[in-house]
Amino acid sequence: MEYEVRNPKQVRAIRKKELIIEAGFKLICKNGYYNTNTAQVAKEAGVSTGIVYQYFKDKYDIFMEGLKKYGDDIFFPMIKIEHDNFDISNFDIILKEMIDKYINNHKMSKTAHEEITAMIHSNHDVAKYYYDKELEMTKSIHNTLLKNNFKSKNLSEKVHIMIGMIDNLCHEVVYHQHENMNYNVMSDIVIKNIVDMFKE
Amino acid sequence: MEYEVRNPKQVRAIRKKELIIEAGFKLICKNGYYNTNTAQVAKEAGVSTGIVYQYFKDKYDIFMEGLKKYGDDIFFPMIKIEHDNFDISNFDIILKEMIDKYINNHKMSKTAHEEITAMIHSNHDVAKYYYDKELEMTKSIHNTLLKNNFKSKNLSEKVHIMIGMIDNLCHEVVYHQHENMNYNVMSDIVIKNIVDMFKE
Amino acid sequence: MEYEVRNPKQVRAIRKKELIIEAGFKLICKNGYYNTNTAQVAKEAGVSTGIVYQYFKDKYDIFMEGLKKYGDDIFFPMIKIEHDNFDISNFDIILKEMIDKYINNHKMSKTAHEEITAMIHSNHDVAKYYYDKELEMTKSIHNTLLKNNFKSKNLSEKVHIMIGMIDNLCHEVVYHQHENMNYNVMSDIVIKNIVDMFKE
Amino acid sequence: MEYEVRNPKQVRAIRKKELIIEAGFKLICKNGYYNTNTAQVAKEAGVSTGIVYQYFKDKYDIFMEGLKKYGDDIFFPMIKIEHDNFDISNFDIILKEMIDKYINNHKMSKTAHEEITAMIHSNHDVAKYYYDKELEMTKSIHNTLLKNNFKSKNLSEKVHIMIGMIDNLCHEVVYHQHENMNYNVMSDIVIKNIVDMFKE
DNA sequence: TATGAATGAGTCTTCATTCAT
DNA sequence: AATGAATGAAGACTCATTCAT
Repeated sequence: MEYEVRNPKQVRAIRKKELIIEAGFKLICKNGYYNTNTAQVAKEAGVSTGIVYQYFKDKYDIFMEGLKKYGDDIFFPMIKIEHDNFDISNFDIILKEMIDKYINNHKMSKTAHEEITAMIHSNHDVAKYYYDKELEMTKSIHNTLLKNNFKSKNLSEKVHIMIGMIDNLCHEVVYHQHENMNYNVMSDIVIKNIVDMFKE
Repeated sequence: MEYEVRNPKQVRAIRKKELIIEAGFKLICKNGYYNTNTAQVAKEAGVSTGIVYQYFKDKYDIFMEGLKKYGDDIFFPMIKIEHDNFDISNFDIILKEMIDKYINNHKMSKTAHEEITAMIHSNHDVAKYYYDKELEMTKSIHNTLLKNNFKSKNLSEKVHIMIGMIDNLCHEVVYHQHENMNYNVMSDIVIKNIVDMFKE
Repeated sequence: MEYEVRNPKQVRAIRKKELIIEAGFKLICKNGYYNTNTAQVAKEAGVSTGIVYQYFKDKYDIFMEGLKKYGDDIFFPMIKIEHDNFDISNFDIILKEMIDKYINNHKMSKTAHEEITAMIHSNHDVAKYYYDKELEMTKSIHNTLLKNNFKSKNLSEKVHIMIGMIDNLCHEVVYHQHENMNYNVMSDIVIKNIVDMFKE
Repeated sequence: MEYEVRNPKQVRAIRKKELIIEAGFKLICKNGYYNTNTAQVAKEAGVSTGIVYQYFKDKYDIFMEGLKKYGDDIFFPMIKIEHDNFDISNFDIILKEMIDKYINNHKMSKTAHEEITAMIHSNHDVAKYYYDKELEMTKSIHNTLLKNNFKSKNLSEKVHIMIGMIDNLCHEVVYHQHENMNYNVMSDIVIKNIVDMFKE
């Protein structure tokens, strides 16, 4: 209570900033960066166009803040998974779980994934953000595996490969229902592949 | 409005159309679609802005024609590789070759790869183009493997997974020299992984 | 694209919108629709080009709003004339009055009349606007005549013919000083003609 | 024969010029001056764009030549009517004939009438052409009436008024099927009106 | 004469950003 | 802090006219 009373303006301001980030990021994820203009963002956020520039340097800044805030949830839901007490013998179950979670996540924000991926490939900052996160995730998984007594050589590299495979798989499942392609089979193969890789 | 997009018959005209595609595609690949304007394209091609619209419906059309013309070479150099007389025992050599070729290719058109990949993820037509081509390549490789007596089950799925892995690997090598990551090792792992997959 | 045409609430904004309509309509009436560009309109109104598109969908919209605002005064000044206590015996005096008013009006906005008439004949919306107004005027005059005990048959048709005759006459007087043509005489003939028509 | 042999080029050239006039005038009459471009005209005429400027100063010139060539048929079909042996007693029959012919004519080239009328009101040259022709027709009719022993005073003025009335009537009939308006009645009134006018 | 490719000024329109209130 | 009106540079696209062949 006292908290809010003490600095009501700032609290409201923070809330407003959040509102703009949310609105801006949402619209950009939905329609793309170049198909979203600041007027729309302001309207969606329920604020004036002018105020936007009191909180953000420019349109780009809004997106980047949104990315920092929501990017993890969209792209790296696994990063928060903490698994203990597993070993190579039940690793396939863990993987299945990860994949399901990841696919679900993709499905919930189809266009967001695509639009941001587009920016990863066309904008240096976004790319850097993404690859740093990916590295972080790689390390985190690496450590988890170590903690769980994975002894395989070249763990880093393998984790990297693993992430890529899961990524590809999920993208396939969510976006390209190629007829003639059995995704359950594909998933099984990928999992087996990964498990085998870590057995070496 | 009523002007038809011309289908040039004269040699000079054809050459000019090529010039524009070349210039436009090059600039877009270098700087991105939204950072390239028609004036720049015209200038780069050494023509007037007006002529551009006699050969192309709009800026987008230039890009799409460029994609159709150069896309294969950039994204699917492997599509043209014809390999015979190999079997599972020397498949690793073939793979190494493919990977090297692919990496080289990536290196030669770093930004092109990235900008087009960006569009794959944000534009429906480009996505369609890409995935159709990918499917075509999958089938082609599939057939090659059949011809060379690969008996593995679920070949389609495996080929798909293989392509994804190679793609990831090459992208990694070309764009993200993550320190602490040994790409030779990574490459070896990927190759072994693929070979093992087809042995099943 | 997503910008909505603003409906200005603030007084200043309303004034500015009026300014633009006024400037745009004036220029178009003076030089013609196709010989007027938005930059000129903005300049004449003393605003930037951008603001024009916050108040109007496009150039055409400016003209149409101008037409709605000023059209009546230019084309249908008679619409507001309310005459009582006349009958067929002094109808000629009323007619003379109408004609004079109409001619004066024409003279005050010569080019406006012409440019708008041009658009009536080449643009569907403008035509519709004009003919609807004309019909409205026809009905209004019809009613006035009824109220003043005109018993002539086929009143509607006669009113229509009357309006046409007055229109022609005025146009003649204002635009085509044909030598050898006595406009006073012409006016007298027209008036007599009309009066006789209603006597039947 | 010798005719053509002697100067084949010129004959062909004349034919080509006619082709362009025909095509240009037709398109402009159909779609409007500003909605017709020279490329369309050339295509419609089956010639190259370049050649157009060998025969015509500019686009405007094409239209004006078309107007001179076809304008009469469209706007002044009556001008060619030669009537003898009529007098005030059977003048109504003549008028009916004229009106029918005029209406038919209007109907055959609805858009042409409108588009050209638009230009009459927005272009000085076209206006001049039209009013000169109108005057000529007035005089011609005037003379015809004199020849047929019409003794009415102020003949010129009356003829002018008459033409205007017929014009209005026909325009009404062709373009504005106002419900609630009986055009046969209207026509009868107009004819009676005119006849009465000349009786004075 | 004829072609049709080429020009480039001109037009409408958008929108990130700033400013007056 | 907040509003939303205002700016103006920039971009896509058109088309009458000219030019190289």
